[in-house]
Amino acid sequence: MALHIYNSYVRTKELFEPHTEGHVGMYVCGPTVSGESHLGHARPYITFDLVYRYLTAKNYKVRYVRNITDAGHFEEEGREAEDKVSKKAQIEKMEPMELVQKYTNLFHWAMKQFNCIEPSIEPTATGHIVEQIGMIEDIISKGYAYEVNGSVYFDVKKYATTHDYGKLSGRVIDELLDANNRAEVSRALDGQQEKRDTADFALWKAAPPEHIMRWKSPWGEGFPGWHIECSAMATKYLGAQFDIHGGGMDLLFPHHESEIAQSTICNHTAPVKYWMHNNMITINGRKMGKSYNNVIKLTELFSGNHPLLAQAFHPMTVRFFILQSHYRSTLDFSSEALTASEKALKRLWDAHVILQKMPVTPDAVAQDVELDSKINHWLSEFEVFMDDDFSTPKVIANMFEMAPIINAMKDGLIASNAISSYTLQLMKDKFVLFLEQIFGLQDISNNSNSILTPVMELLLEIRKEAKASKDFATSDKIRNQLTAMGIVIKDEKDGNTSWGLA
RNA sequence: GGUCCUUUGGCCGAGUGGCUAGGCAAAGCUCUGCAAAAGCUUCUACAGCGGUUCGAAUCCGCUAGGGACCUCCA
Repeated sequence: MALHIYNSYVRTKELFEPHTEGHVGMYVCGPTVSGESHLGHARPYITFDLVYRYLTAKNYKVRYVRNITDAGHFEEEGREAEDKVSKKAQIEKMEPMELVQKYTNLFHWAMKQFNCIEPSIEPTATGHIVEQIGMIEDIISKGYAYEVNGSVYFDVKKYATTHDYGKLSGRVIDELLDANNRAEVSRALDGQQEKRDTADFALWKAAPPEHIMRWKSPWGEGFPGWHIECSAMATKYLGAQFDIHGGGMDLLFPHHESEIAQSTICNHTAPVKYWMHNNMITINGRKMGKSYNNVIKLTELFSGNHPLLAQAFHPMTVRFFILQSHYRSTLDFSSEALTASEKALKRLWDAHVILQKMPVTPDAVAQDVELDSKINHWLSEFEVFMDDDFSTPKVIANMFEMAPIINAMKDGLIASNAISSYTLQLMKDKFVLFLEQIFGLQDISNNSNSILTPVMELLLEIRKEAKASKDFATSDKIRNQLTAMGIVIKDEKDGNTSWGLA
């Protein structure tokens, strides 16, 4: 089975064939660092981290580019717009780059919490003003952009005569061009009246005098338009044609549609072979987003400090929660759903740890052939499911099929020789590969405290002695007090006692 | 208004026309001095109506609800 990816551009699953054999170029739209990341942002980064990890596991050499949008017309969260541009505000508050640095750092921190691998290149928009200006000049020289009052706009109407503008997002070009005739759509957008057509989009915006983020350009001082940075940086680092472009579904239009148009004019070829779009995380069925005022910031999620949260959630719980649904489905958030994921992950991870500790007897033959073959079947499906457009929920379901078997083997309810040594070893290897390396999950417990370990050994030794002499008052006291402190102990079937932080 | 998507058991969530996904919760049982954990068992749902088909959660139509995009938005 070979990897198939759902390509938004053709709305169907396609066999994945990279442009250059063995190599993959992947571009993912990164964060706009004018504010703190929220749960909704976590989804694309975790989704494409998974894609990156899986492609790597399939021995592709992947160049993963994810940008930082740190330029443009944006405001810091929670501040008045006019504040931002007033001179006094400039002195009192942060430098634009200071603000951008703050949220970039916070974003990187969150990605680390989620165990997302850093991209190969993380270019910033402000670091590529030169490339963006160059690209805009190129588009003008080719006759697909025009300058008005220091701003430059892309000529969508002209582009649409020879290209399929709107194909990616399913837009009908005539409707876009007619948009100015319809009251509902025409909004008080800045500079709308200077465009030749409302469907045209900005490549470069002239900066009003009070605007603090500004760069010199052939058209005067200003800042780049909203889509050109991705075209410029993707072209620079991945070439005129690359394999995968990822991002949220809400970026389909106009962002990605415009990206295609810009790059196509400059490079004489469509830039991307496979467009991948993750769906949204919702709350009560409604998209989590700034506009809806229903966001849960990642810092709030990890601390539990939000009215909608019954408790704090570990980043791995969130990661697992996201992997439990398919990336193209909406995922409805609730505190209860996350709690369910937390318990599920703990159960699965416990089984994983138990599995990895199991000794493999060399050359053991399966005594239960049926069980042995079932396990082999489940394991072989891991790749099949992943190759089918990254069906992580199905892989997880198969893992849960094996969890009771692993636990039963540990407790002696299933004989340890029921499955062959080959199968046991394979199961160990696949769990490590998929759970840790591809899903990027990590141990959620925190038992690595060096002083606590010998102390616990001592306590458990005392408790064991108390139990041996039927002094249950003492043994229960130890257990109950530890439970109250957040340390859970379990008497195992083999007479030993395990412990862990709750 | 346009374009598109969606509606699965108490909750979350997979589902490629035929064979109980899975998780969480709940109930019963087993193992434990008691717990916890674990194991076993139970809970067979696909918005409504109609159609196609030997057979539909899955395809088609209509109705109803929800949502996304059309504007910065993951």
